[in-house]
Amino acid sequence: MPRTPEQYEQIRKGKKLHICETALELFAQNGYHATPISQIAKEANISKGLIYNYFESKEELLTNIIDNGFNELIDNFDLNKDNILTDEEFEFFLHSMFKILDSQRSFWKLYFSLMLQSSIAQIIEPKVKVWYDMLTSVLEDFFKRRNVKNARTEALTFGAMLDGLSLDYIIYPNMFPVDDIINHLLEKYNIHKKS
Amino acid sequence: MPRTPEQYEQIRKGKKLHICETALELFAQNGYHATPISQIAKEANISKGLIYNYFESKEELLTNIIDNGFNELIDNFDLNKDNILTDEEFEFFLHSMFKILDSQRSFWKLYFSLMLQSSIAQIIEPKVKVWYDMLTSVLEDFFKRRNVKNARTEALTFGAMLDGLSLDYIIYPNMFPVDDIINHLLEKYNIHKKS
Amino acid sequence: MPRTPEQYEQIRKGKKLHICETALELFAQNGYHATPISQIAKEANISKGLIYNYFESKEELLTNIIDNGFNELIDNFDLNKDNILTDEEFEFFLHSMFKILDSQRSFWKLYFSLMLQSSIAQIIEPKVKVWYDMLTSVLEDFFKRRNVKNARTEALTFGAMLDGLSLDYIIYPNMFPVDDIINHLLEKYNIHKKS
Amino acid sequence: MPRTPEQYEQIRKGKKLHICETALELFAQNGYHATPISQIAKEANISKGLIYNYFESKEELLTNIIDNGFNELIDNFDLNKDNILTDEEFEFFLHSMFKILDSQRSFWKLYFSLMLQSSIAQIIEPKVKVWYDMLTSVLEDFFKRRNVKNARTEALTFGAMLDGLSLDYIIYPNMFPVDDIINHLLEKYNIHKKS
DNA sequence: CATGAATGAGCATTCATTCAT
DNA sequence: GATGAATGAATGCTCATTCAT
Repeated sequence: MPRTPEQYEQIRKGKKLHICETALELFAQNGYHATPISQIAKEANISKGLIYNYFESKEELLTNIIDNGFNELIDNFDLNKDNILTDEEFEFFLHSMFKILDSQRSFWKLYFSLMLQSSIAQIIEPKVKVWYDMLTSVLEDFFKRRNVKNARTEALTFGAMLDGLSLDYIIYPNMFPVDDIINHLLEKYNIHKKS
Repeated sequence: MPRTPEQYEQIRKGKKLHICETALELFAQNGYHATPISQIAKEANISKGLIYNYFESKEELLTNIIDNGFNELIDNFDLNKDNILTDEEFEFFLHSMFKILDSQRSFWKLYFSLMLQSSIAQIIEPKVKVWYDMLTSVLEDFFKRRNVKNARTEALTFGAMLDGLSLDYIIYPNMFPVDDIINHLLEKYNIHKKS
Repeated sequence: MPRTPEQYEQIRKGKKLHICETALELFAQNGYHATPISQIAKEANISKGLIYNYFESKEELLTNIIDNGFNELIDNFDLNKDNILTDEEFEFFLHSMFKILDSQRSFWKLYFSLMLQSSIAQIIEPKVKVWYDMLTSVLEDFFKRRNVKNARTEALTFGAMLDGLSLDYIIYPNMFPVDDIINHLLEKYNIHKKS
Repeated sequence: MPRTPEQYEQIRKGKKLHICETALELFAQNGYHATPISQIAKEANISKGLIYNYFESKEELLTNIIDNGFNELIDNFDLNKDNILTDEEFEFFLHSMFKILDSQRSFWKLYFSLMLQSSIAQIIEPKVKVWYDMLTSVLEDFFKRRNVKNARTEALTFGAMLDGLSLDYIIYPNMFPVDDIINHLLEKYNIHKKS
């Protein structure tokens, strides 16, 4: 009994995802250039050739991974859609961030390492811009509403700090007291804990 | 008659530096793994073979570059030797940091990208540790003297922010209002400008 | 639909053998170090890269060849399994030896040349030892049974002579009257011809 | 006070010999192709360039070494010039052979390994031929005078045995009871010991 | 005579990609 | 869809040789 076209589609999707996940882990661990297709195939328990059945090239595989990562980010990073950050949401926002870093640690490791290579950075540039602009505007707006003077500079500084926290948390996850730091930030910015 | 040993030493030193500088630019721009030795040679206007007259391997070239970078950092990042940060020095410290990022932009780009690849991170680990420990202890001490509670957490947060600022400044140097940010930080931490 | 594993296995076996045979000829003719992989590939009408699909390295290719050679030797050099040499078998033994030298000329040329390079000799040492010990013990036993005094020394001398004959026969096959020499040896050692 | 032309010549000769000796050791140990000029220079405590002051190429260095070796051989292997081997001289001949193998071990190791590479064998062919012809004719003559029938075959066999003994002695000098073997040969060929 | 910096062809090896099955 | 044999361009590295000093 042959499968229906839908079933085939399902299988394709599942397999494609599996390849992406495997590749992401390896790219994140060893770097994009240092990871051969053959290793991805071996780790994913499929043949080298099959990867080219799903992706045109190694680079297309990479962009697919990046796309997936950003999509997942957008899905999970729900700012209430109106993109306005209330005080309660600010706390949630911070927790969210570290939770996403946890669940997407490999993605973010890869993301940072790609951003540092001009030759590749352009590949992911568009996706990054969307995210970056949204984040800074949300933060700037947040600080404005709190009457912080130089809200723009504060937003930039705060954004940079988030970058730094992310980076440190990704590289040294175990040396990083996440909860202490979140509380510290809430206090620093005079935000009263919800819970 | 052959050149004197001193002359040879001079030639070697100059050429070695030239190779390091060229390689650093390329490693920073495209990444260590994505930069072939042949490209370094071409850019430096020398033959491939000559590089191996100065370095045992591509990896040794890399570690040499890292060593140079950290040595230059230590030389320029003078904290008054006592490693105690006064208020005046704090301002100087921030300016120092951005000045060094400016003069060593490629080095820091390379540094961050290496830190993100487990397979390479260990190569530079020892050098990094020395620097990292010094920095956090100086900062922790600074905050303690200012009676900040949770000086340790504050130091971690502040350190992360410096990381983030550095990263953003390295990736998007032109979108980054350095002076505004420095002033913002000085105000934020209640430090009165010297000048 | 892909080939069955058996078909792949068949292809691999055949190709692997073909590479070994080609490489053996070239190694024997020009020496291991003087034979580039590229030449082997060209001679075997395959690409350089393919060789590395079958062998991890040039050295592994060499050891494979050596293993094959010794296995073939053991297979063909049947001493009646009891390892006792009767007079009839002695004659057969000599004929055997030259026949094997004929069919494995390249192998033995390679064997001798490897034995003369300390840096490589160790690679083949284990295989050699097995063969060498078997040969000397069989010969010593043979001479003992014939009441030759100093059977050990006689075995050593005789073994050396076989080495010398082999070497000369390999280097100058056409200048070497094999049958005359065999007869001469049989007479010398008082062995009555079977036929 | 400048040196006289003769003194310069003397220095040149000495240095040339020193290079040859160093190269011979290395060629013998690791093989001609596996020994880089740079290693010879380092071992001889001179610069790479200097070697090309004395020899046109690596190959010319090799032929020089071979020539030296054969010349030394001819010098030391005194057969009383008439090239006739008496019984007394036969014993001396055997001792001589092993003594020369001892003093020229590296040379003979190199010699055998070169003989096994067609591409190089031709370089040394002429020298070898002279020696080989002399040896076989002396031996054939010796056996003829002793009324050995098939003196030619006996000479070939004996020559092969000498080759084999030499080879074994060179490769495994310590496992080889030279004196026992010489005595054994003398007895075997019915030659009464002088001493 | 002597040095060692410099070259460039060549080597072993890797790897993205193709393709017959 | 799935396999892995096969390719060939590219990579890191070596080494005989040249040459300015």
